[in-house]
Parts: sequence; structure tokens; C-alpha cells
Amino acid sequence: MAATIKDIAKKTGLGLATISKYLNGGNVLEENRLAIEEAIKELDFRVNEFARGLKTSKSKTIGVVIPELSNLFFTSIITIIEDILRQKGYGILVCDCRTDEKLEYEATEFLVNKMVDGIISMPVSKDGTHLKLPLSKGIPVVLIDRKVEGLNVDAVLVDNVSASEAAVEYLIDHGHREIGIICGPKDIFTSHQRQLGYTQAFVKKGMFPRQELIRYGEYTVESGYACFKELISQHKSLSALFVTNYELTLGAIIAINELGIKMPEQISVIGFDNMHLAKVVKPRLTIISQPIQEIAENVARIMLKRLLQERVDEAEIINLSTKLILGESVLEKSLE
Amino acid sequence: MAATIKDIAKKTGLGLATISKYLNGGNVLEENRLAIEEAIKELDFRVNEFARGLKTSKSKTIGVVIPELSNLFFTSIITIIEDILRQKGYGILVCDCRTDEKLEYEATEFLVNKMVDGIISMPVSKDGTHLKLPLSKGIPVVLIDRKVEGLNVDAVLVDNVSASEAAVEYLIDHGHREIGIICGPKDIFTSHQRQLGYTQAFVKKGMFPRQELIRYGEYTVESGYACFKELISQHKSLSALFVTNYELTLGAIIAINELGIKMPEQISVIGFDNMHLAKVVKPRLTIISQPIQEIAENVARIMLKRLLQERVDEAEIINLSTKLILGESVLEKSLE
DNA sequence: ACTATAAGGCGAAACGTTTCGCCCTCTATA
DNA sequence: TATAGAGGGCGAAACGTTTCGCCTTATAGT
Repeated sequence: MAATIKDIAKKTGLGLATISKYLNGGNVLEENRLAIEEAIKELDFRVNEFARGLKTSKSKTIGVVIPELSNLFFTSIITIIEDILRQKGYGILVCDCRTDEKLEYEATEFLVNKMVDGIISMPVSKDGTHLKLPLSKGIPVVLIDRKVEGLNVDAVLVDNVSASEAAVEYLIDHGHREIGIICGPKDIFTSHQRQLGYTQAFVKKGMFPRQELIRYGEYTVESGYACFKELISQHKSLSALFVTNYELTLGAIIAINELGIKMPEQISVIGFDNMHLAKVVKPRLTIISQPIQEIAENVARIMLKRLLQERVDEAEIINLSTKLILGESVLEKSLE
Repeated sequence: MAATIKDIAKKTGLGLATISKYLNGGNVLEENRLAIEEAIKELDFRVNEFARGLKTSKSKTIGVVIPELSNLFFTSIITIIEDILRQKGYGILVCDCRTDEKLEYEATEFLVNKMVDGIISMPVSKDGTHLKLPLSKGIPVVLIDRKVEGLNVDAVLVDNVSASEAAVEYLIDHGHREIGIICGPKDIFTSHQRQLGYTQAFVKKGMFPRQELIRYGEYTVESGYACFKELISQHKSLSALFVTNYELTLGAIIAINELGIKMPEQISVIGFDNMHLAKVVKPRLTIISQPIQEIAENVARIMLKRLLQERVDEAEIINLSTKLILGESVLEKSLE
């Protein structure tokens, strides 16, 4: 049915090996090159990737396992990675594991069976059990955003502790003492890190963080909305709020707006992730901005590096820092 | 290196054909079945999908081409589709074409070269040029959300005209006359449909829609925010607003909140897409809700159907209807 | 003029499945 | 007892590449 390199060979009068060499970027006589190209066009020849894969054991496909496909932070990163990898001929096979460890394990095994050349994972599982299989098969793994302890694997991280610490310190420096924080799920790496930064900022300033001002939710809009309402109803004197993810921030903002609470007069807010939100909310939100582009580029770069070299040297751990982008949502509070 | 069926055959003393039969669900003596299963476990055997694909010409992979991976409506659908297809052994290869026709074309060709068994597309191109290639190769195509004229292809659509008409009619019935609408890009199918419904509602009621109350933007939060601000600044007397996509709605709500405009007292609002937003905003938003689950299920079902049967009969066009979900964001306005 | 070297071309074998056509064995029926 | 048919098993060929080792020709150096 479809044309094969045999057809091209027949049509051009050249040998199989020559056609193959051409296809793989080898040197071929100018004259032959033209003949081959013409034949390819004419017969609408496309390399059969099954056959190629069978010989080379390469699928030119990268598996991606993420907790939620509906989380904007994740998809923003994936989009960029996909872009870069596609230009190098790689496709991405995406699996959403719904923040479920078992599904994450199954998805990873599924991808390995689908012969992916590499795996990009934003791990849910704490110990990275799901990565044992690909690693044992020599399939390169690059982690995003969440580190797995005791696993010598490339990772692109964001310094969440410092990010969080900087935000809270900034609030403290502006005279705030009753600072609430809305975190994601308790057992997620980044969530924990951000809470840690909150605590550290207080400690650093010689104060004690108050546990009752810490709220854990899901990384969703609803959760941000609900957490803030609960927090403010129990602590009317709250003077500042730090929200640790885009969706949570969105929810909190909606709640603040709706309750008619003036920002920053009545409450100062620092949000998370430099996306639509900060550009849109008035007064402009002060936010912790994660370097999405940089994260994606590093992940893609490291993955491509691993795909080329088989000699596996030391894992590359990139720790990117966030930026505190000043808006007008934090008020200087004079301490009386 | 890795075990092959030859190894399984050797280990069990059975023939190649028998192992293959077992792997593909054929009948095998109970005794042999156990032996094979043990050997598979022991050798950690996994079918080599390259070899299988070479013989069967099936990759068990579906290509997905979408305009934006950061659009929640799209990703919500994809998540569900992925879930269903994965259970049937299919993986999805995702390409984001950034609402660009040329990229869409390239992405589709890329997917065909990657030997996908089917393609799911939310088309950007009006005439569906990008689909010619897969169709000519007999690769099933299922369209989502946007129809392509003059192409006999399965599609799962939403009746956007009626949806929009219903929303606007509802507003008119509640006494509103100065009704603004914020649409997506002018040349996108759904955007056009929604604008059409707006116009039809007025015509049906014997009135004329006012062009100056129609705004076109991007399907983004910023755009919704900007469009609303512009609209309200030019039409202070606006009494109601219909926003035609999730991100746009989000932007508009933030703007309304920020301007201190009371909803629904000063402005009645109908939003789009039943996600976080409607659940969170107070007073509860009245919205047009698209049947995301149903869309995804239908797409997956049709795709699976096409993958099984080779006889291609008439294209299946599903037209799902939206629901108007009542909240408290629309005020009954007495006509004086 | 002769040789060394480089550039390019070539076919055969191999990658690991599936499937076709054929085989054997066992049971049921005449 | 003879025979048909079902159930299960088997090896060889084929799918379309890549790559190894070898061959031919052209060029450069002496």
C-alpha cells in the first residue's frame, strides 16, 4: 500500500542502504539526493516508524505524567516543552493521573510499554516508586517541581521555601503580623515547602508563626474561595494573606471581592504564579512568580541531553528561583 | 537484552504461535496458560510494540490537536477522553497548535508520521485542510466543538446558537434591553455561532441587536477583563451581559468586582461553562453549561467505534445541547 | 604511472512480532 | 470401529527499516 524505501530504491535505481543513509542525514551524491527527493515526493513516502523503531529501539516519543491536566501551571509548562521537543521530532504522550499514586504508577508502566524514550514526571508519590521501572530500563527521567528523596534523577525545581519566605518576610517588613497562608494539600512536596518558608520567615524575624492562620486545601479555585472565607470568619483581624498557587489565589480574590473587603486597605495579599491574574486584578497583585518558561526550557534541554548521551553521569538538579513581583496589593502598615 | 516471545517459548517449551495467541487473547490450554504467565512474570516480558506495530500497522495511539493547552474547556475534555482511551490501551499524543493554522497542519502531519491510529481535532482551520492527509490514509478523524463545512467527518458539537439564543432570550424576558455580549475571536466557529444566537434572540423578539454592544476578544481572562471595562465605559446604561467562554467570564467578573458594580442589582450576568466559577461566585452565576463529560464520552465512543470497524459508513454528527443553569446573577427588571 | 585514501554505494542479516497453513489429539457420533 | 470435527499447537514467512562489512570509483600525493 504505502511506499517503502524499497520502492524508492527501485524508482531511483539506488540501493536500500543509500536511501536509508539519505533519510538519516548521511552524505549522498547531489545527483542521487535530487532523485531520491523526487521519488519521495512522487510516491508520498513516509518512513515507517514501526520498522525504524524495531531496529533502533527509539520511538521519538516522550511520556509525560502529570497530576492534573486542568492545572494551568502544569499545562503552561507542558505547552512549552511540547513545542521544543516537537521541533526535535519528539512527540509527547500525556497521562493525567488525577493526583493518585496508583494511577500514577499505572500510567508510568503504560508509557514504558508504549516504548517512550524518556519520561517527564511531576511526581505525586513521595518515594517515586513509579519511576523504578523506567529507571531500571535505562529510560531517562526528568522530574518537575517536586523532588523525590533518595533518587538520583534529574530535576528542575523551584526554590519554594525561599519564595515563600520572601513573600512572608515582605509582609512582615510592611508591618503585618497576622498573616494567613493558604496552602495546597498537606502531603504534596511543593505545598509543604511553601508552608515551611512561611514558618521560617517568622522564625527569622524572631516571631512565632501561628498554626491557626495556616490553611490547607486542594489546588483549586473552590478551595481558595472556601479557605479564605473560613480563615477570615475565624480571624477578623487578619491583616495579610499569602496564597500559594494560581487556582487558590483566584478563589481567594473572588471571595475577597465578594465580601466587599478592600484590598489592600483591609487586607494585603500576595498571590502566586504570574499569569492572567496579576495582569488583570486591580489593584495589581503582588505575586510570587514562577519562571515557567525557564522551567520548561530546562526540562526540555535536560531531556534532550539525556536522549543523546547514554553515559549517565551525575543527576542534574536545577533550582530556579522565583521573583517577588510588586503590585499594589500590599499596604505599609504603621505599627502603633 | 529484554525478553522476547522466543524466550517465553523456550522457557515454556511451547511454540511461538502459541505464545502470540495467548498474548492476543486466544484460547490456550489452562496448563500452558499458567506456564506462560509464570514465564512472563519471571522474565519481566513486555510485548515489543514496534514489532507488533510493524505487523499490525496499529500503534494504539491517538493524536490530539488542540488550539491551546491552557484553555480549561479543552483540557477538561481531554482529561476525560484520555481516561477512557487509556483503559482501552490507547495513549494520546498531544499537540498544541497555538490557534495557528500552519502549526495545526504541521502538527497533524507530525501525528500521521508518528503512526497514530486516529486523530481528534478541535479545528482552527475553517476548511480543514489539515485533515486531508489523515483522511486520505484512512485514519479516522473526530472533530470536537467546531464543525468543518463540506467534510464528511464525525463530529461532536454543542448547539451554540441555541445556547446563546436561550441565554439572551432569558435576559430579554427579564426585562433587559441593553445587553452586551463578549465573544471570542471573530473567525472562530463557536465564537461566530454564539454571536449568531445573540442576534437571533433579538430578532425573534422583534427587536434589533445593537452592534455596538458586541465585543470580540481572545478566549482569555485578560481579554474578558478588558472587553468588559471598555463596554461599560462606553455604555453606562448597560443592564445585562452575556459572556461566551470560561476565561472571558472570569475576566469580566473580576472587572465587575473591581469596579464595585453590584451584581445583579446594577448588572445582570450570564456566564459560560460550568466549572469552578459558577460554584464560587456569589451571588451564584447564571451560566450556560456545556456538557463536558458528554462531549468527551461521545468523542471517545465514536473514536473507539471507528478504530474497530473499517467499513466507513456515514459520518456521525452529535449535537449536544447546553443547559441554562440558573443562579442569582440575573435581575428581573421591571419595564417602566 | 602507481598507490593510498576518501567518498559513496551496495546487499544481507537482523530487529520481534503476527498469521497462514498445516499438524496432532481427543471426543462424539454413526 | 471408523470418521468427522473441534481444540489446540507449531514453524516459516513477512512486515520495513538500519547497519555491517565490503566494493567501486575518484582524487591526491609521490
